[in-house]
Amino acid sequence: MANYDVLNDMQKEAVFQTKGPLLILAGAGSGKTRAITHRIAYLIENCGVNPWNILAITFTNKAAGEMRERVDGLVGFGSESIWVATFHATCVRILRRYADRIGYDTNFTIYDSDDQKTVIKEVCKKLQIDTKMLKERTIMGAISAAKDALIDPLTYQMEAMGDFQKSKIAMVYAEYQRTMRSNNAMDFDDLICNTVELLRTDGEVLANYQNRFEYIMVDEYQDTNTAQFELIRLLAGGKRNLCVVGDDDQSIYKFRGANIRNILDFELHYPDATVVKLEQNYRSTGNILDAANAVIGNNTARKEKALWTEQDAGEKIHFKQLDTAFEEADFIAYDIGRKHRKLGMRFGDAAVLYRTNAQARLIEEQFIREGIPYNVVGGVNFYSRKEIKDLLAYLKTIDNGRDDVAVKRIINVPRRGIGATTIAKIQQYADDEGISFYDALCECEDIASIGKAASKIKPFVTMIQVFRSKLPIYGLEGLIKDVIETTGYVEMIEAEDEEDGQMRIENIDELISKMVSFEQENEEPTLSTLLEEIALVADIDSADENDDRVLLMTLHSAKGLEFEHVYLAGMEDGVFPGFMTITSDDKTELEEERRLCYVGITRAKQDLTLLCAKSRMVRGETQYNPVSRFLKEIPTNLIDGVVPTYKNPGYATYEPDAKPLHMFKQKPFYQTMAPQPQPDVVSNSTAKNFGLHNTNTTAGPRPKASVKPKVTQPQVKPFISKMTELPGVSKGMPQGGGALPYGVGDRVRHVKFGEGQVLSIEEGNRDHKVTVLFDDAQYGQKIMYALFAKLEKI
DNA sequence: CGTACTAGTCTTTTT
DNA sequence: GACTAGTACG
Repeated sequence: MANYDVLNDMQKEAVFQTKGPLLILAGAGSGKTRAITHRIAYLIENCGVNPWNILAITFTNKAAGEMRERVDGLVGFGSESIWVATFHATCVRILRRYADRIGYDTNFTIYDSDDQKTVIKEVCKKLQIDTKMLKERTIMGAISAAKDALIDPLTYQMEAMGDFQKSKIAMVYAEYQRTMRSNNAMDFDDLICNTVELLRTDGEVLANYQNRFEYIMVDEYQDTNTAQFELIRLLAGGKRNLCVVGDDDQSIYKFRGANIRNILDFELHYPDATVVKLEQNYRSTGNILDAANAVIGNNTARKEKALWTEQDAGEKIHFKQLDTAFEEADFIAYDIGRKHRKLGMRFGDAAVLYRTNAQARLIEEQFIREGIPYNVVGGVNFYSRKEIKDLLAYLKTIDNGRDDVAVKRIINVPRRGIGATTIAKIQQYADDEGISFYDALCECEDIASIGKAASKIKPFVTMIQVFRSKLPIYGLEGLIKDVIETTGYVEMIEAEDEEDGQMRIENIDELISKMVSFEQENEEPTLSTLLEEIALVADIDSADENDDRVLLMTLHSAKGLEFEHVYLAGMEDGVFPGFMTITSDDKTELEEERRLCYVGITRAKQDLTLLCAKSRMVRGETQYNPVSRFLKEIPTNLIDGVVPTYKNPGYATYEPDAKPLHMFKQKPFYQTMAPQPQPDVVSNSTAKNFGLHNTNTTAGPRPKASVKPKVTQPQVKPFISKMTELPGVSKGMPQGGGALPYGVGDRVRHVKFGEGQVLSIEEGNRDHKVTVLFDDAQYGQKIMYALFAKLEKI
């Protein structure tokens, strides 16, 4: 039984208002997840609603998982039949069942932006559009924006009349959609708008879902775009028991189509809506909250509300300005180390937030030097790494032969001697016959122009067919291992002998683990569902909270999270708010950036440190940026250190502590470096209302080389560390045989590298790392995985 | 057909 | 400064 006494009055109002449209305006840290989960419990326990009739939609998998967990805790029985999923997962689920009604196969594949770009490129080639004049990026953005707004290719073309560039894009858009259809593939945006199309055109399907979803709840409603709005409108059209939760002040995804009007105009769309505001904050201290309120108060397009707290004012907000971005990073590392040693702070209670992913690198390097354990969230997605994408392309080809992008990706990886000309000829044949690229491969012997190359293609086709026929027998684990072995993928990496080869092999190992655990955790683990799950995961979802590590992430990634100690780095005009925002004529962009700042500040529970640097390197250029205008919007009495004021919007200089900063002691170049020209930013920014100083400097050697850590593999990927801890993984994996047929000192033979001597064997999670010194000096010493290396004892 | 080098490109966030 | 895509050459 859920206990509703833990709720405050406003939360209770939100929970007990079950009928009709309801808008919950929930400020940061106001317990909105608590309100939603209790509302679900209340529906089931007190209103006799069948869990099966409840739909809860979120944006991220993480949010969905969290909600599921908390609902499970509240609702004992039947909670598993509540439909809790992200927008995209919800649509996939619907489409897997009914996609055939809008001309797709139900086993369609999902394209990420990488695959998307490949298709766009091909389409441009076909339509003879010069991608130097009109960049793929621009086209992709335009198509995505069109889909977000539910504009189909035909309508787009009509609207583009008279506009040369837009007409070109319209042509690409139309051809792109045709290609996607014939590839039986959908991109992320398609998932949403194809579902909308399905619900709009098929009354039976619509009625089916409208009847099922008696109660619908949408989280982070301020981030919905037009297509998502329409989806919700359709689904909720029957019973109209729609509850949306959001905070217009935390709308930070305009760039991907989010329409803030959806939440601001909710009462216009649903005139009978009840509105409940949650304004009591349970997260942050008074000072932090005051700062957040002061900043966001400068926005005009917002619903009036003010967060308040019963907590004390707490510590003041710390502000520190340093000379360079390097010192900024160093200070953070030093300060976190200090708090850990002196105040017993857990590393896991601290987070460093920044505007752009590129800022992470410098901070990482300093953390390594100071020995601060950390995790970087985001950056390059695990599944978008080359080696992983290659192997996934094999799996996609096996799963859906119509996926041309996947087939073309791997047809010559590893090398099979099938080059560009052959591929072009096959494509030509496929186009002429109106069949897929893969089907054309199957008929390669009939293609006159191909000639001898057919002898190279045939084994490839046979191989794929063998994989397909063996799949039901050996399952996913067997399949991936067979693919790796048969194609010789790992040997290819070893032969390339790149510096990151080891890491790439480890990544492949992780993919295997992922597939093994997927097979164990799912009742019916099919290849399609595996690929689908992979397509819909972002890296943030795998951040592990139990790890005692400082988290490094972008402000966007931080939404929905909270930390005792928060460092906001790069508080400079030009970085945050970004250069583009400052120079843009569109004022709403600055407001969006300010909301991002509001999100950042409100992540902190008790300790917030704001940092900036007088100069930093951005894309090989040294920039001199003034203090962020957002920082100046915080009342000075809330900040310690030297503070910029409204009256004197000049440059706040901060005199570092008198003591010799310990953190510089190992960096001799600081003393020896040629003094850089330091422009007088105070006068500059006063004179030119904070204009951005983007000074090109060629002066002085760059600190970079001496900073770069020698450690080859400094990045701790949260993803991987989590994977290895997944229950059941070790069970399912071979233990490297337990006892290898060889030991340290033995002579062994490798297929490619010849004979050598085993220098050491290191026991890994699932496999042994074997170091071998090969006789052939060309190969020398190599570290390899026993599972793949297939070493023979001599 | 494959490799090695060069030139152009960077927003900014995510499913 | 770093990465990627495209091109020229072997």
